[in-house]
Amino acid sequence: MATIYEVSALAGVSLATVSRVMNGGTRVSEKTRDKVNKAMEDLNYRPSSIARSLASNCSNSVGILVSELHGPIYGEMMSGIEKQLRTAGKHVIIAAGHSDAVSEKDGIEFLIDRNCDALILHVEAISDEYLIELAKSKHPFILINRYIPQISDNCISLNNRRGGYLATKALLEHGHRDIAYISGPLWKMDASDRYLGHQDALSEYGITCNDTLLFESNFQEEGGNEGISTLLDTHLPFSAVVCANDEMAAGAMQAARDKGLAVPNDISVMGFDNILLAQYMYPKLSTVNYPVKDMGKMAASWILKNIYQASQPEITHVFEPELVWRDSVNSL
Amino acid sequence: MATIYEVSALAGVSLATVSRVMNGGTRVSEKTRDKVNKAMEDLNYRPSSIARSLASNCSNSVGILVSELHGPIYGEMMSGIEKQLRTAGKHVIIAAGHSDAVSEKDGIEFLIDRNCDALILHVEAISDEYLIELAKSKHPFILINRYIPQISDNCISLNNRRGGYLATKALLEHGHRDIAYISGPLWKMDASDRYLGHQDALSEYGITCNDTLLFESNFQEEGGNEGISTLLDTHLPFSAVVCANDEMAAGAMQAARDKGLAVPNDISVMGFDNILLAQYMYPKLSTVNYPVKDMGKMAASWILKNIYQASQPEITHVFEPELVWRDSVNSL
DNA sequence: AACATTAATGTAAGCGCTTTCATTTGGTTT
DNA sequence: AAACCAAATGAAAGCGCTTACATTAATGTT
Repeated sequence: MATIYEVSALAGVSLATVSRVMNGGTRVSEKTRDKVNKAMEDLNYRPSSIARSLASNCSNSVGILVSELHGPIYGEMMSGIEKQLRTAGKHVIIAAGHSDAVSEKDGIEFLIDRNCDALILHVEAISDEYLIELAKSKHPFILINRYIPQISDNCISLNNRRGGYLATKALLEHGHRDIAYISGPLWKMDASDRYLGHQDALSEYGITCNDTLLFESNFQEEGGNEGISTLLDTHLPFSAVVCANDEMAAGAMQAARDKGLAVPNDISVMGFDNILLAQYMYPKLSTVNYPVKDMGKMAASWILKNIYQASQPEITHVFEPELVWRDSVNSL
Repeated sequence: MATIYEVSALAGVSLATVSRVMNGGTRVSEKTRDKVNKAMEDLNYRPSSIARSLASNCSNSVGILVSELHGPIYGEMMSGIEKQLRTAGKHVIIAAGHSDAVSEKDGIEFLIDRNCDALILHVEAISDEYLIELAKSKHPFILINRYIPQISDNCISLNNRRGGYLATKALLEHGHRDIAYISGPLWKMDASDRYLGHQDALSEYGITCNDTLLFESNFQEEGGNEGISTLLDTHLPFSAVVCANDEMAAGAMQAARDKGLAVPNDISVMGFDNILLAQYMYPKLSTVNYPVKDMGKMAASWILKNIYQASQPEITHVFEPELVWRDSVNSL
């Protein structure tokens, strides 16, 4: 592998000059620039990103921490981020936090130790305090899908509460009054916010929210499955169930059918997230759109703008959800 | 950020000694080791991975190139890889190749330039020749979901042909004789292998494979959707359709229903991959299991073993698919 | 034509580690 | 106690770049 020395020798110029033409090439005459470029090509020279990072104290890499590497949401998120960053010549280092505080801290340290210039964090278990503290350090980061008032500039989030509201409101508008709710783990902000929105809608219709119709679950298919079974076993009446994400909705639908209930005739199901498969479920799932890919892109833009001084369009910090009406809900 | 100098000063030893205790600590007396460790803690010292890489010519990072960062298959794959590698203290740099030759080459160069110690490649568009050539260079890599005889040691693949065989055979065993096939892009190895397997099964039953019942599509829901519509429009009779992956199967089911056909009564559907959602579709999808997460782990093991000299269990190069029987196929 | 400016290029000192080789230390052997 | 040897430690030269500063060349001013 050729080094900058060989290039400088072949081109008959100094190291500094070679370095200059590599980086934007200000203050270099046309003639020398050409000589150097020629030498680079002849030697098939590739600068060492490592040496570069060491000397410049900038690694051109951004660390991403997501809860999991699989799953429809994180996939879209990473996809959006990578696309944006790669175009700008930055690269991503990815780690998983597994929704566990220790593991998330590990992940953050891991990424910091890797000299990432900035971090994009999707963390759920780590405390606000820790993050507020981290914001004071010299390691820039942006939080995705989380809102902490004290560091709101570092947050890109979905208005989950409004999303929850929209979901339940749609049900109410279609005549449903007894509405069960299958939630994600309520210690997770997004889960609890969505549930708050649900309550907002109910109270708007003068319905006192009944916690007996709440099932707290795990955001996975299996959880939705369990949720329906448990709720049905209570023998409390309900004509619809809103699930805090589409995967649980899939599980719920299945469980309902296994119990001999038709969706949406016997029971309506509302999801949340609008993952790709929502439109391929049967019946097609009514849900709330979570523009996660766009949010990923936005996080990347924030980094590009604030860390790498690239010019970027206006940063949106709070995204608004939208109702997506399909076939899994009927009118009473 | 404290450097190794400060540690060495505080501990009253030389740089070399500090370096030694950092790396395994051979040839260091108990006493000095303790002194050094103490100094490190006091200073909250974190070695610079960049400087380390530059000096040692080893970055402790492995590059991963997948076609997309989203989607059920790649997610599981990355998940398996990351888990294994992270445990070993290595980190992953991820890029997307988008099933496009240029983009894939870009990605590979990108990762190489980033000084990855090794690469895990899921590439579809790049030619065998390029990869065979690459294998001669000093950049080690492992290919996942691809088999090239000349460099079989660098390959971890699924026996796709056998998978295709199993899928169609199951249909045949249940009395189906007119079987349509919705394929992925046939220029992709896995797609064509699966189709070959399909033909194997048919000929085993003395059926001449009818290309009129083949629809070549894109491995996505929408493609399955289109596939069924087109196939139905031919008015050729068929009682079952095998889809080259589960996502197309989801699309196919939907399209069939939209056309007023019941699954599996009017038409049986067989998938491939066994993604998580297959069991939550309605009806639950019969499919062929593709142990992609295990394969990801295996790829990581290969790297750990061959590049980092870690001891690892035996490497499996070819994985065998298995039929998963569920509700989307009926017996004739 | 002498001097002041500005642009182009070069010099050399790091960046924070690893690693070879030389030196010192302490323990054994005779 | 002299001689020897292995183990522990240190000195110093890189790794391949960037960058502040110094130097030289080119251009403009009066």
